[in-house]
Amino acid sequence: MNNSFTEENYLKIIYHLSADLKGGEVSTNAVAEMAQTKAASVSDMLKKLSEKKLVNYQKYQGVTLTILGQTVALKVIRKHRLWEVFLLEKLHFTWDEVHIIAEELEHINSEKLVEKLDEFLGFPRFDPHGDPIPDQTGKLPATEYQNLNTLKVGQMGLLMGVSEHNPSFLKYLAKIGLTIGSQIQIIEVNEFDHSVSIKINGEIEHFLSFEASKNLLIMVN
Amino acid sequence: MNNSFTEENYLKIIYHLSADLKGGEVSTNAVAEMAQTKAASVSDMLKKLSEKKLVNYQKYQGVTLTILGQTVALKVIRKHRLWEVFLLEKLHFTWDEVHIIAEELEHINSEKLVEKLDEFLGFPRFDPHGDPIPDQTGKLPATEYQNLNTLKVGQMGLLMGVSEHNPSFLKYLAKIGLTIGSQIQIIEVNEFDHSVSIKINGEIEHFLSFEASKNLLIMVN
DNA sequence: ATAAAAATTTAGGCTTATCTAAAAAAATAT
DNA sequence: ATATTTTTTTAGATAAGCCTAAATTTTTAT
Repeated sequence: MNNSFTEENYLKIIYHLSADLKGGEVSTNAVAEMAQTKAASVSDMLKKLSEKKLVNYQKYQGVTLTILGQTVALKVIRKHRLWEVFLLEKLHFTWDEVHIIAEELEHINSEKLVEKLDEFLGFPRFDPHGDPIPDQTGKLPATEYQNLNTLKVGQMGLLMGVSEHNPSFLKYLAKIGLTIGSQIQIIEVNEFDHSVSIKINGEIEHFLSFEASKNLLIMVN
Repeated sequence: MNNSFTEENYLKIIYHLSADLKGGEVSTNAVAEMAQTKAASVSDMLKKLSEKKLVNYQKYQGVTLTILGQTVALKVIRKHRLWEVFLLEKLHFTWDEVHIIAEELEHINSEKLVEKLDEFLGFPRFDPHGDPIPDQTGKLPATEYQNLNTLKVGQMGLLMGVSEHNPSFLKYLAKIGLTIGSQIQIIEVNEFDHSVSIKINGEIEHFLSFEASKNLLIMVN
């Protein structure tokens, strides 16, 4: 019934990679890279997860999660994101520090702990990176965001999340004062390189590369 | 430099057992019983901990912690007790539920997390069971408590801790309304079986067996 | 269509932490 | 003081998760 720390991590990785591929088969190498391990180790594990009915796996054909595997992955993701909210809002960690610690906390086993934590945090629907928090049953809240680069001059919206989580990007956002909930207005779009000038909360004006703007998720007003 | 989850548990067990013996050597069997494992496994582990300079161990002669081993054990105990405070005060778990969950949380690795948690909780000096919380350097706050059974009729004090942590005892205390900080006054001592009648917070009168009173730690007013 | 390259799996080992069974040492009883 | 019992250690296995090297399958390029 219970899955190990390691098994949970593999399921989470397959979940994320498969989501990027819109549910398609994930390759052994892709999993190996994300798990920071070797392809041979992944093969072993996929065989094991397959026996436990957590993944669909045919050798040489890549892997996807079964319904059961998805449920397990979403439970881990729920815990990860709730702990991130806790670390940011209650312990005042910074945006870029929370991920690594949540990687450990997400494996603590106690249904009751998760539900009480959720309540303590006020049933948040999104984590500090703007990612949706699955509910107890694994359902994700509906999200209808646009990437910042799709907005036109003059349009406004709230920053609801980021689709790139590397610490240096997050640090950069924090430095220029962009946090979840910030209001963003497009001042100018540069046709040449698609970079944009934006106003944050009606005050500061800032310049963002196309690369950066693609990774900001906006709820248009 | 880092010690495994399992190593940390052995160190904690040796710390607690050795404290009961006022620093004396702990037997292999005692460790095995508390670790819920077999003596052979303990022998293996003691050899390993000894190589890492965490314990003093001569075969057949029992084991004690080195200074280094004590430091590691106290760091784990610090985390355990801080998490217990969090679970009780912030998430409203009951007294008897916190221990099992804290057994997992105590192994989360992040110095910064521990210090921020400590701050968030208001730098508590005692956990929900009344046990002292070591500081960052492993120092324990001074405690000068008496067991309830040593008090005379009429004496009063505050309940500061318990020296017996089994869930049924804790549940019993909760049921009769005894919590950390409760004021207790001795109304009557029965010479025959050393049972006592007490008043809790000046109100309710209650009867406690000698067995129970021995395990209540009181700060006399 | 076939050869070369890339991806994946298998085979065989290693480490950590566990176990059982047997051997050895220490403690206890006669 | 010696025999018996208890405690502890050693020896040899096992399971999880990882590794390298070799074999196999798939993909890509000619």
